Amino acid sequence: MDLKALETFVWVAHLGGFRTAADRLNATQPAISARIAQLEEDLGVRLFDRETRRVTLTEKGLNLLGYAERMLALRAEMLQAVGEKGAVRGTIRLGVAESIVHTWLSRLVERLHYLYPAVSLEIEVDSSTVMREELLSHQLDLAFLVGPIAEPQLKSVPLCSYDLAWVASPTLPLPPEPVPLKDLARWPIITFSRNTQPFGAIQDMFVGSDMPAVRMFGNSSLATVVRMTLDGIGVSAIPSLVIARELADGRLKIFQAERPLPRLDFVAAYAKKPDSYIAATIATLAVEVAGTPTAGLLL
Amino acid sequence: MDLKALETFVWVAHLGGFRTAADRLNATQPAISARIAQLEEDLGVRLFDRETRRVTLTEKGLNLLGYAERMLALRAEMLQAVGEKGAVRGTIRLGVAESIVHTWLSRLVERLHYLYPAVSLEIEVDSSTVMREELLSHQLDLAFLVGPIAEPQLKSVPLCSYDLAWVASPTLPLPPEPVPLKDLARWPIITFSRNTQPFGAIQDMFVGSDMPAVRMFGNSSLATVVRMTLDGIGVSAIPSLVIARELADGRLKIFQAERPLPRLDFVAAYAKKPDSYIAATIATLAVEVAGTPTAGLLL
DNA sequence: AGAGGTTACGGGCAGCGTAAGGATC
DNA sequence: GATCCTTACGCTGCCCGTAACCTCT
Repeated sequence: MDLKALETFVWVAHLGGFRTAADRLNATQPAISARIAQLEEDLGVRLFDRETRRVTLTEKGLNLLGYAERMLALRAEMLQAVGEKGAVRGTIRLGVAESIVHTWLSRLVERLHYLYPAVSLEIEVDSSTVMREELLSHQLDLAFLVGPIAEPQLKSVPLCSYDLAWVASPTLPLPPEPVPLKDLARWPIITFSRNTQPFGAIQDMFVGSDMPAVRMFGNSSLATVVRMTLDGIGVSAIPSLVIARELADGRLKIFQAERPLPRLDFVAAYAKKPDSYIAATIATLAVEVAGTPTAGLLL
Repeated sequence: MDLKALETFVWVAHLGGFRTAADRLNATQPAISARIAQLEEDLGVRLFDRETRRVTLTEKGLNLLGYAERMLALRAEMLQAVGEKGAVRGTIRLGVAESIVHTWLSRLVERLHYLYPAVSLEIEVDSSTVMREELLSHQLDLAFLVGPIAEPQLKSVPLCSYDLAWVASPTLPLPPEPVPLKDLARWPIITFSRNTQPFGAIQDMFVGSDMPAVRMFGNSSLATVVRMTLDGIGVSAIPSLVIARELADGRLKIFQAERPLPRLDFVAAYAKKPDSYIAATIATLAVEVAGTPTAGLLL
């Protein structure tokens, strides 16, 4: 009955399957099978009901889950308290909103690697909506995304707040005064993909029978949004910080519109429960790093 | 960084040496060396200062000790809560006063083996004084001895209270009325060895200038005391319960003396700290078993 | 010399991955 | 047939015990 078995058990319980747990733990599925079988034999108790499409905890298993999580948490705490930094080991699956990638993510990674050389990251860039789901299903350990976080299973700390600006290439004939929505709608509006907060907010601006049809170009790649805006394909709504360089050398300019854009409040979020000690540490680190101003997007 | 390493660490810390820990854990000394070395490497921290005659905890080591003990306690609790009885595994070093051996110990062992088949015992019969020391130095996990226990590091629960009786062979010319101490001193008094409570109590009876010299035959083996008493070598002071059979068939008889003998209050005692879960369980079991009346000494 | 920890080395076993085998939809 | 867990099997690597070595009293 060693800790690896307990860790495996916790992941199987959370993910609801041996296969997914195997992926998560970088092992093969039979290995997970064997570990659980061993644990069940050691305890003399069946921990999972193997149903056709998923496994579910038995009563005993549910009972064990609490102990196992406390145990893993205690181990993590111990490592942080007693071990040197290099003793903190593991792989963290980190989800990041692209705006963060273009501002301070690399500085965080650098700093993390310096402080905790034995911690590795698996970084996934996705929309906040998707990442929120993935946090809940334990596919991600930690995510930097647009808040606020309503889910009670998740813990979140504020990271940074970026203003969203109307941006266009200077080649577009835009007046110095705030542009009415009707005029704005002459151009496609390029921004984050559908199912994101800014996309929705802009779409809402144009709801109403007297409103013109607006062409929205949702794009999952912020770099592409910038590229398209530089090329004069349309106007865009993106955080001004990620285009600091383009604004400085005049390749892009900010303009005002009839309706201002909402701010983007980024938070670090992670599941409250398991061995989230490392995740919490990285979140703290991210708060520090995100507080420091940064240079803009490097294209 | 597995639990075996932590357990080893805890024992080395408590016993103050690799060699003694090796004995305690049924392993060789190099194995202990290796486990500690591995643990130190994992944590990147030196845990023990190797001094010439003993090892002592470093500051980090002391820090770790708390975590390690909590961890082991949590594991033990988990096993009891979740596992079936057979999952409770381990070897307990049990110290027992001989009176207990002759009354209910075998019933306890039987019952323990029935309830927890994977728990094995190393039983040591010794005097309460010695066992108290051994509890404090963690050489014993649990002991059934004459209380009360004053040491705050030890936890104790009352087990049973036996009256000590003046006993002699019927061949000895003893009057039916209480025997004055002066007359009693004609015979050697056979009882538990020196450094026991009854021995001291009897010795104290004969303190005083007007008191006769008394010959006391301290004996570490209760069975021998009984044998010698049967053979009419002297009178003895032993728990009446252990000679129930001899009393019943008339080979021994109880007589009254000028001074009554103190009772013997037995308790189960164990160290409060480490993974004393099994010890506590056995103590509870012992309370049950000791409550049931028993047949006497089998010679 | 003896007690106690470390280093060297060989063997046994646990745990892993690959691959094949059910079961269920 | 697809999905998911289990079983079979060979291999690797870890951990242990034996034995020799080192150090301090």
